Amino acid sequence: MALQKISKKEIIAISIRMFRKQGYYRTSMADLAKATGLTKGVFYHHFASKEELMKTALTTLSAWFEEKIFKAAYLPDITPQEKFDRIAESAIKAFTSDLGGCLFANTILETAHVEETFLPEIKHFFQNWENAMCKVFEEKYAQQALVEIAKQNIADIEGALILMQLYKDTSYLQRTLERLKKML
Amino acid sequence: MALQKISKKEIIAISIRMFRKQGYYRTSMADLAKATGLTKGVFYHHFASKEELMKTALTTLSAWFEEKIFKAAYLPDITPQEKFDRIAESAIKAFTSDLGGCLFANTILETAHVEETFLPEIKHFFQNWENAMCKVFEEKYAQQALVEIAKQNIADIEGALILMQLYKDTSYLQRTLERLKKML
DNA sequence: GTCTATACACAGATAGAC
DNA sequence: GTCTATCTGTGTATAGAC
Repeated sequence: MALQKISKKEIIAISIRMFRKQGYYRTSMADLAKATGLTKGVFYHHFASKEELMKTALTTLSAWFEEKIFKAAYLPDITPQEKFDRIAESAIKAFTSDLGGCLFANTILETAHVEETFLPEIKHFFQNWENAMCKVFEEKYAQQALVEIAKQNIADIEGALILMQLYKDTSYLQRTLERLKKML
Repeated sequence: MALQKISKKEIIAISIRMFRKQGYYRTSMADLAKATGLTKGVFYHHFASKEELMKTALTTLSAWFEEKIFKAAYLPDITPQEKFDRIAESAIKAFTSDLGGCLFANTILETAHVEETFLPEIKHFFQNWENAMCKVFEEKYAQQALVEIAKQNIADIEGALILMQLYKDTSYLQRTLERLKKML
């Protein structure tokens, strides 16, 4: 009856944090076992492989972003500015914590050319984000231009996250978001 | 008297290419030996360690960017627009080849939180880039705003490179550069 | 269910023959 | 100088005792 020290959810949360900070290849199963207070044996009892764990981490985090952050784009009866602010505020928290940036972007740069394994999960995340940004900007821009605006927004934020990680300074993200808001 | 099949310069060039495409951790010395047609033994005769090789790769590439790309910012008797175009054109070539993006940005995301080892080389590259962009924009903007404009330019380009690697589509970089040129 | 022990492959790095 | 062989550590993954 499972006197479990730690839940599967918590294991995944800790894995996300480590993958985001250290990268996929540099994070070993031993690292994760130690961080969760489990043994490798128990870890492999939960996940068949490191790859499966990473996929689970990506889909879990993607669902979390959708529910906790992007969903604000679809709320009725609030202004686009208000939508933007809500998303921006929670995105700052999510991306700046531990100065880890965006797990999906980090993973693309780390693995894209070596294996296509995680591409579907990563593309799904960016598609959700893009859809949300389209919704935020839909009143202001023509349908045709929307997607491009949305992608540009996303690219600019990801770029700011790189400088954030380089200089260990979160103000790049803040300033970029302020600039993007003026497009509304 | 060295009947050398391959020069040290070529070894470094190949290493840069592999590190840029596959990442630092995912590229093994055996991979590099194979790619250069050498044995591991010979490889370690040229470089004391993988870390030293990476540092050499970063400084070599940084010097190449300075000489072949950023230098255009300091040419006399050409307009800022002309400077921008020259830099943009060669930057597109350098960043889109093999869809590998920017080795310095890739490396930051991969290693920043694990080790500070490559930070000086990477920061040096971004400083050179920033200086060049300041030079390009100096006629149009006040001294005070220059650095921020330059960093924003760099961030936006790096963001476009992430989408490029995600969607395997170089048009993001092109469009970003067109947009940035309008700031001149 | 949890832990110990370990298999197996491959990483970075080195030694020593030629 | 170049290559073969090898050392040592660590990675992912598994088997089997309790």
